[in-house]
Amino acid sequence: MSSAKINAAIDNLKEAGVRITPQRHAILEHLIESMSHPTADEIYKALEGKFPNMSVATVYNNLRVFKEAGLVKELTYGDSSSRFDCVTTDHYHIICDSCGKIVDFHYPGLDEVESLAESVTGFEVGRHRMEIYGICPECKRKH
Amino acid sequence: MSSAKINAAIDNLKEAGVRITPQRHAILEHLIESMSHPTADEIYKALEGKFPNMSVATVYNNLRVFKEAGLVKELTYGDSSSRFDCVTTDHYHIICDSCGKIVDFHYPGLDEVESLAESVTGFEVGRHRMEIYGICPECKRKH
DNA sequence: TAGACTAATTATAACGATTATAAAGTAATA
DNA sequence: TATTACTTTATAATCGTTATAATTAGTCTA
Repeated sequence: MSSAKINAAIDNLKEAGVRITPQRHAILEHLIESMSHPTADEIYKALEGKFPNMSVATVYNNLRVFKEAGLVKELTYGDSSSRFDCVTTDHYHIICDSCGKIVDFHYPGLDEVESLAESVTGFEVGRHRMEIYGICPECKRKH
Repeated sequence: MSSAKINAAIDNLKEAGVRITPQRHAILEHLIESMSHPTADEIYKALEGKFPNMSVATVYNNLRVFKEAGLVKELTYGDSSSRFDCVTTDHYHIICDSCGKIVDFHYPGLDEVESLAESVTGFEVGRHRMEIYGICPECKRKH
């Protein structure tokens, strides 16, 4: 049930002292239930039925709020706009070069790479990012 | 000697049927010799002494030409502008969260991750990207 | 509950990176 | 030399995102 996730996220925000406005609730709900990795504009469009007067700025503002609360991650790829991903469990993304679809997959982590980089460069390592690019099954079939 | 690298790159372009204009030569030279990962605008500014009339569009156009020839890679991070990296040997980047510095480091490759992702998702995997983020030694000292 | 304070939303303008366009210049080829 | 294709330039347009100011809504305290 995704409503449990939503409630957990909301509790999380409340504890951080963030007010739960109708807009925030809707954005969060959309992020959790859509199971996709929408752009700010996609969220804006998806909610304009419910909130005809909502401003794009509200979407961006609140995505930032969620990011700061650690609930949402911003995915930045080359072109065009950022996509936003609900942080649930650790996972990586594989992205279709042809249609842009993003699919989650799990992998034990790359601690080894991090520690090698740390010793070679002298950096204090905080995190890493990794994505894989390829062609998804649907696009392969269409080819 | 970096002039050897430049010549190799130029031969590469010529074979691909790309004309070597003074601007292209200068952009390529700057990319190879600067040893950094400049933005389009940094390249533009670095060359405005030599080419007072060069247009930003020229920089962007030629970076695209170099990319298509496989000589240059575009690095896209979250905010602000893309950075451009001469493709020499395979390497990854570690990026300082505090000052933005980018340092190269080598790692044997992540074939294992690619093949796991392939089998789990059904994608035909083409490539991956990975970066590590942390604090560089200089910024640690300043702290 | 009224009044005061704070935070959130809206509407709009501004910004910055990148791309498109059209005109002018340059090189290559016949 | 004439023709053609390619490059560069200058400029305007586009698009995602952020800043601003005004309005609205929530929260708190007396």
